[in-house]
Amino acid sequence: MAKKAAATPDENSLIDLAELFKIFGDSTRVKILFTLLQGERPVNEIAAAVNMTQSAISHQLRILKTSRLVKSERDGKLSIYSLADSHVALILNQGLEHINE
Amino acid sequence: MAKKAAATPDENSLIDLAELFKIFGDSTRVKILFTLLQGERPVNEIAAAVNMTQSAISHQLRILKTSRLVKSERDGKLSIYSLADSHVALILNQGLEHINE
DNA sequence: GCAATATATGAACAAATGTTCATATATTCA
DNA sequence: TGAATATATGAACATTTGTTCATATATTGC
Repeated sequence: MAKKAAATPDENSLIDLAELFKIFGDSTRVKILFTLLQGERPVNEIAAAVNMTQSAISHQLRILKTSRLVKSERDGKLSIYSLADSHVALILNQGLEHINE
Repeated sequence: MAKKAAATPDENSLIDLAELFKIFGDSTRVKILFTLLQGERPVNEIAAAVNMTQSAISHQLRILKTSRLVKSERDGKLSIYSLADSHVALILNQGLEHINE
């Protein structure tokens, strides 16, 4: 038996859950995530795609990385960022379905 | 053909999406939503379940209602709140799965 | 109408948040 | 080593956000 209907999670889980959604609750971060949904990218390309300064993007990438939604890898002068796992895409798409109803 | 892989949504959709997640990004609101997941409730019961003041809960319920995540119905002195649709539960559960990995 | 109960709302306040600007760090290549 | 490029980070600032407190509104039953 897997996939039981969720009982009410304990308080700490709910706080963690809110914390997770808070990360998705900023348009710059959402734009970054959708950019990475198309494949890994260095910081400067992400900044160009999102049309924001390198500094602003770096700050947000750090937040996304701390939350384990993205990961990064050095390649010479570049830091290549990518989505940490497939859950991220699922969450984004679930949200989109709600928007487009 | 349904369920195509998502192309990159336009900027406004991404802003709306972030706006949606922002609503989920507060532990009081998440607690309210999980309370309502168990069934409709009047404000005072929600406040008791979440252990916050009536005023704080009323304010948050207004935000949730404006975002169409909950709806309400008058029943005498009571305002009975309930989840607006099943998407809400899906989004919450998707988030929980990410937490519990 | 009046008291009692339930809910809604406005103003004020503290705390959290996101961007900017300046600058530090890292890496490559000549 | 020094210049050029890419990224990271700290401080400051304005804005947003969530709660509290006081009070307004709504509903019921006497």
